[in-house]
Amino acid sequence: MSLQIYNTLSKKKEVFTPLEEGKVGMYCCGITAYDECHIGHARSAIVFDVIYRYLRYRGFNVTYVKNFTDVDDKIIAKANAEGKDIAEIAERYIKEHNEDMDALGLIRPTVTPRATENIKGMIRMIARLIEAGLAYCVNGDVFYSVDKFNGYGKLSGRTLNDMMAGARIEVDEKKKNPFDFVLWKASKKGEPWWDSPWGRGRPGWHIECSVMSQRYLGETFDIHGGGEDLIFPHHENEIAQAEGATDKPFARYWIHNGFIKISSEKMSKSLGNFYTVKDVLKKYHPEVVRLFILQSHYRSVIDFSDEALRFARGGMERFYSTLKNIEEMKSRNGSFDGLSEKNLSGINEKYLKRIDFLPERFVKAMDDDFNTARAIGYIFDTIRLVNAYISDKEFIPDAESMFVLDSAKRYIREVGKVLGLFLDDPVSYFEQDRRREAGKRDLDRDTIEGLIHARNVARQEKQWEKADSIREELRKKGVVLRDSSQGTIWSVE
RNA sequence: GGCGGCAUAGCCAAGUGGCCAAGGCAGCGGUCUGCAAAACCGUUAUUCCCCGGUUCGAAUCCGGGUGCCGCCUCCA
Repeated sequence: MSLQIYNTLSKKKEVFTPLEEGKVGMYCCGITAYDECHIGHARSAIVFDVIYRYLRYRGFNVTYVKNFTDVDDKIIAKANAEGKDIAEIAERYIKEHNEDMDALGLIRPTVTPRATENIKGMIRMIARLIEAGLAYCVNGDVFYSVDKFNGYGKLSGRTLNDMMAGARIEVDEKKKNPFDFVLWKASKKGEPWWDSPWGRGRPGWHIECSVMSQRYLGETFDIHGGGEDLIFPHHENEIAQAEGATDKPFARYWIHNGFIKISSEKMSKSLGNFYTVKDVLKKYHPEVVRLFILQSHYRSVIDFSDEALRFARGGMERFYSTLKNIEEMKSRNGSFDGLSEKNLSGINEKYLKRIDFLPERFVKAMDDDFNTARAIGYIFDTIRLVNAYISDKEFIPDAESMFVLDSAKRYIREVGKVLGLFLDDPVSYFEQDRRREAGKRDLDRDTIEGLIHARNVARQEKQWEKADSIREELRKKGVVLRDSSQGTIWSVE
């Protein structure tokens, strides 16, 4: 079995072979720190977090680099508007970003370099590009000469001629070709600047990623990723810069995640239809967001809505209630020390044999271009199997069956960890869920629990009508009850 | 105008040449339950946007059409 990755560069799935055995270098374009993270950033971050986790699960030693763009037009604009320094603005949004990503349960990348810490490296690369005849300086601005680099367009699958045909880019008199892009910008009044051989200025956007990725991962490295919108021009330009400067291949596998749409429309600031990570996390558990995202393939476009998240929440409930059930049965039914798969009998053996397939099937799905949707389908299969086992007439809660349930739990947790799912304690999961949902509907916990108590008193006295009317009253508020031998549990629909 | 993607049940969504087209949600019938809920069992696409073609065989490959979307400007 081998991992296959869809490579944007070849437009095909390819067997993944790292440059150096057992090691992977991966770079992802991070954020420009000028505003809060939205759900689109979350998708990209979660997708690459899962890729990172999976590569590690498969035994690779991964160096994961994700940058912060901390000098840019939008940051400057915001800094000027607020009368603050760009560093202060960048710092604020980097902090916000880290809070959001931590809340979403992302593993921090190995290195998170910032553009302003790498100005020297950028100047060196630009100088090399000028030497190589691939860039030119006009009045303090330096441009990359796209028609001097003959692989230009190879990532996005277009040629300069194609692009000329419908070009609707503004013509800059200083550029030799309208697609030439800026490597170094002469700074205007009120803008931050650094000294360079071409005068005071600041870097263009694309150069930082070529420089920082190579700094930490080498001139040629394994994986480069980002949102699909970055394919052109950003990643195309990164290739032109890096390969132009070193004459060596740049990233070997290019991975791009699909976009999030809102009601079938592109999510964008200008349409005003975006959701911030913070807003979404107020309403849903972070793993619900993850499940929603990972239930579709990472390259497909997904439609974000409250309804979609509610469906994901329903799925999450199924996972956690089975996990909770397992924990409860185990705590009531003692230990299973000394047991192994070999000394099981009857249905215990039969079910465990089928539950055993999970890790293997999981790897098979994930090896196929990180097919998290299929992998999650397999976890659902396992959940159903566990529930069927517990409901089986022959099921006896003894040491053998506890061993089976514990194995099931371990498998689910093992593969869940790779997806960043099921990491919470089930009791805590439901507690948080109740709190969030009750908050949304403005329900008071004490009132609910008081009514549940009154109903249980009525039930003990077999006053079924009274008990049912209380339940109906709660139901109207969206509260659903579940009676069991352990007591009554409530949740919000 | 150029380049690219997608179209699978009521909804979401896997599947890229061959067992009954995964899985989730919703629905229906049943088991369980005082009644429910949850869970379990059964059931829900003779068919994968349309029309041709290749093949013993296609949702899957090829050609044409229709519809939706993205990129070509900052964008995850």
